[in-house]
Amino acid sequence: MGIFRGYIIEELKNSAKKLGVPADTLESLEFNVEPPTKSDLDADYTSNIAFKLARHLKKNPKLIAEELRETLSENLNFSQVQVGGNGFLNFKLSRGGELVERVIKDALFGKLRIAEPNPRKVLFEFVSANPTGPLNVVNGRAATIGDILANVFQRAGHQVSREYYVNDLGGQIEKLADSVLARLKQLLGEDVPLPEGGYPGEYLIDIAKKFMETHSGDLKLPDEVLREKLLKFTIDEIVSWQRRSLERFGVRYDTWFRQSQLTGELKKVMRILEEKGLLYQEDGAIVFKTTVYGDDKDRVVRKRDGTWTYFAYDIAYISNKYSRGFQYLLTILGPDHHGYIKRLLAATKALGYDPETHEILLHQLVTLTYGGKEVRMSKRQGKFVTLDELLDSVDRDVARYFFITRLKDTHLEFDVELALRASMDNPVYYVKYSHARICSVFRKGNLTDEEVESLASSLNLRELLEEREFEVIKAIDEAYSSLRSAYLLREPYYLTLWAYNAAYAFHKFYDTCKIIGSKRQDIRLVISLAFKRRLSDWASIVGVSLPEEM
RNA sequence: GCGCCUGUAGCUCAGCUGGAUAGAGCAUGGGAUUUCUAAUCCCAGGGUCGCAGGUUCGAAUCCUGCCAGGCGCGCCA
Repeated sequence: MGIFRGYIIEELKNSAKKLGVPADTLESLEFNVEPPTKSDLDADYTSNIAFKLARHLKKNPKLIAEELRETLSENLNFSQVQVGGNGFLNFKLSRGGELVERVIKDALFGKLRIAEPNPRKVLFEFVSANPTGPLNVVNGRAATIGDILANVFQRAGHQVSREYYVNDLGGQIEKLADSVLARLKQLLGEDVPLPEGGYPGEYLIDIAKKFMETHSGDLKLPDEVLREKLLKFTIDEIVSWQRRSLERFGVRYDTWFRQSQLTGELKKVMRILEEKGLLYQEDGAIVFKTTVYGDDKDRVVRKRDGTWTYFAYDIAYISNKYSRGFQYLLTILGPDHHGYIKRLLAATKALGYDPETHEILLHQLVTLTYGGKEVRMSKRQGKFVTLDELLDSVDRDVARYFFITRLKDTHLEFDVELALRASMDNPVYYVKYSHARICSVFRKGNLTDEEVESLASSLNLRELLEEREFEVIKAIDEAYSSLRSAYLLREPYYLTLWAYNAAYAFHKFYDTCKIIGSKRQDIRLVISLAFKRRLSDWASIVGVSLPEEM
């Protein structure tokens, strides 16, 4: 929540109590305390509490605001409390005092976190691309969102696990097997065409080559056996590519879970559904009555040919996740899966789990552009931009940052040209530069972080600050609100928004407030260190590095 | 046809649990540098919030209908 905002909220509640508002209505009031949107307003925070109270008290909001203001005017932590507009309460904070000291100390010694009364064991599943080829740019977006949200959840005290689901069974995998076998035969000099609808990508040739080198003894085996061995080799190979790409991108998984591990669980869940009378036969297939739980139509779980559908395995997978002790499941899917949500939740319900503990998030696509011109991606044509190709040209931090500069629900336009420009119009560098500047100041002053830290203990941190110094303090404290928004709305975007605004406050401070050699040197060093530590803490959530110099 | 997402400044987007004169970055024009790194800071111009109704003290925000774009509607995964 942040020290400043939290304090104002408490004070407003106390004031409202004095006006005779019952405690329980106050708890359910849901009023805001936020920075004003009007920039010409002389206030740090503004609250709509009077509007919300107006409904309960049946009184003019402006009158209520006036009454609240009366009770707050003596408070030394506010230099000004005003009623504006039709009833907004506008707060200007004192530029020094106990609250400021608390913010500085919190940034110096504390860690960003969220008060979550109900911490749980949470499983994050994200990316989970088929092991049929390299990861692409959209997978990169999913990876970033999932990884950062997992970090955010950790800050709320949840015990988080990251999992990648490997779909190593099914029709696509059979096609993969046929494709790579054809490539191998071609390499062995046979005139074999690629199968219809197979995977034409050149990367399968590389895999076939590697197989030839490492498994030369197996090449004479009968086709069936050879195909089996080659397929296993291929999947392992592609999964390790994917893992390497993700690690290069700064994303590490706790578990790589294979669909083929679910065969036992599958029988178990089907028995459960059977016992509940949720399965029926149709044209030789087995169908699950998902409509009972709100799906648009019933879904086939076993095909007429006797094989299980992908969905059937997913039911088993859900059961498996819960049975491993996870209390909350978070699954991040691409936009092409939105029709899938209802049936996944139907499965959750049918298995007897609370659908409230299974959250499915969607993110939208990524359009890659180069100087405004769209770069087309098509997996079918074997022509698409891989995550590795992107990382070959674009800095990892820039890529991560770009992926969350938009809400996940909107299409993201990733301009490679802009990302490549290491200049002022690239927001990542703007943020990094603020860190580099602080390091530079400390170097100039021949000071380590620890030395600056010890200055803090001998300094009066309640003294009145100059306006731009105080703006940095306020920005430091606002990190809590951004983390909270990111958590509650499941939107990493708010984290980048904070970083930009905070860096702006710092650059502005730096611009006019000389540090080394100034009369205010010590307090400014401490403010800089507080900012630096808060920014580093932020960077560990977002997963970007901060340079000592640029 | 049905479902999900989107439509706000020239461009990319915030704001959407209803509240003040609708914001930011980029781009454009102007200004600041014997600098703790100017990868910075300051100023300016720029808007029928897709369209039309409705709800109310008040709508970019909620409801309905329409228009436009993206994606999805398999016994594929």
